[in-house]
Amino acid sequence: MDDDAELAEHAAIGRQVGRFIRLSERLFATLKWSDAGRGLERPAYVLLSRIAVDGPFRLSALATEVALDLSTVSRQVAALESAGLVRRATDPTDRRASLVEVTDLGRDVFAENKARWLAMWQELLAGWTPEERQIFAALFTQLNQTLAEKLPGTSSERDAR
Amino acid sequence: MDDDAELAEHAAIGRQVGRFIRLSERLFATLKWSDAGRGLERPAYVLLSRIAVDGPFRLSALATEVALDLSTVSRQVAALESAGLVRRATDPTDRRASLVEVTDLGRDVFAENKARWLAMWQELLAGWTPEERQIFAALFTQLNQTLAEKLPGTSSERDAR
DNA sequence: CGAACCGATGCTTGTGGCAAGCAAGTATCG
DNA sequence: CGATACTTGCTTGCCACAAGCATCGGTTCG
Repeated sequence: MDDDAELAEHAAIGRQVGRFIRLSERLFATLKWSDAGRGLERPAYVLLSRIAVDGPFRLSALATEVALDLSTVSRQVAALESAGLVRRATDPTDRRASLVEVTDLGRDVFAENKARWLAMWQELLAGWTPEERQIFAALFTQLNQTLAEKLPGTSSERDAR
Repeated sequence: MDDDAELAEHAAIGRQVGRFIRLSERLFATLKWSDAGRGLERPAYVLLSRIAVDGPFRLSALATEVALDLSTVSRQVAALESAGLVRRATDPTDRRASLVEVTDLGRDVFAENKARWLAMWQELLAGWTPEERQIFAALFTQLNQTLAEKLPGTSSERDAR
């Protein structure tokens, strides 16, 4: 009896999620990223954010963080580096490792992208009440949390900040 | 003053959305799709659902529906067809066009996938209250609606069912 | 004690595969 | 003949896997 209602809710959420994923792909395709260092691919900017926000990273740490293969990260970081958005320093404690950190230019680009991203959400959520925004953020956070736990090998707890 | 709170909320939502997109990619990668006609890729199943649910389609209609290039749809449908999940009939009213419809096998596979998908959500939302589920579904729907309106060329209103 | 060795670790590079779009072709319609 | 419905060839973006190189840390031997 209540199972039916519950099922319908799950179905509804599942449907919206599916829809959202399709939409968001197109959203990203549409979004113009600040392309100060031209020729960068989209995932590079994801890495840039991580680096800009959470300080210097080892490549391996970065890979775990975003759940991508190390090889992919390696290439993207190389691209970021040659675009001048990021800089490598050999880890003093282990010369096999490099620490990747943002450059000033990288910080600027990141800031610009962040501003764009925020502006977009501002536009999308224009009609929402504060309560709606809060609840949605909270529930979404909860969902992500569960998702991260279910998925194997997701370490990223630190989404604060 | 309230602007600050609002900004923080937008930022929070934006962050969760970003996180969710990354997570969901891995989620899909993890999900085992029913592989009755094996060798099928994920996007093919997206099309299969559409076809199974909303009856026969022309390729062009399908392409508009899911906002993909006709060429992509053409290939995916070909894959579905050779897996026996889908069948083509030349449109009697226009012999350039084909009407794509599910086969019995396709219907089975679709049902199985749908069940899996539902089960997954059941698991993910296990701890949620009915209110939370309802609100989340409603807000998510609203977001998608806005998103669809902002994105150019999104016709798909009919996400009901 | 120091040099030589060895497995583990951090990263890079080569290769390959899928999915998507664009553009050019073919068949049919009107 | 021009427009439409699709197909097909090619390119690009993004990813993983696997092999390889350099370095590290610990052990063993002289």
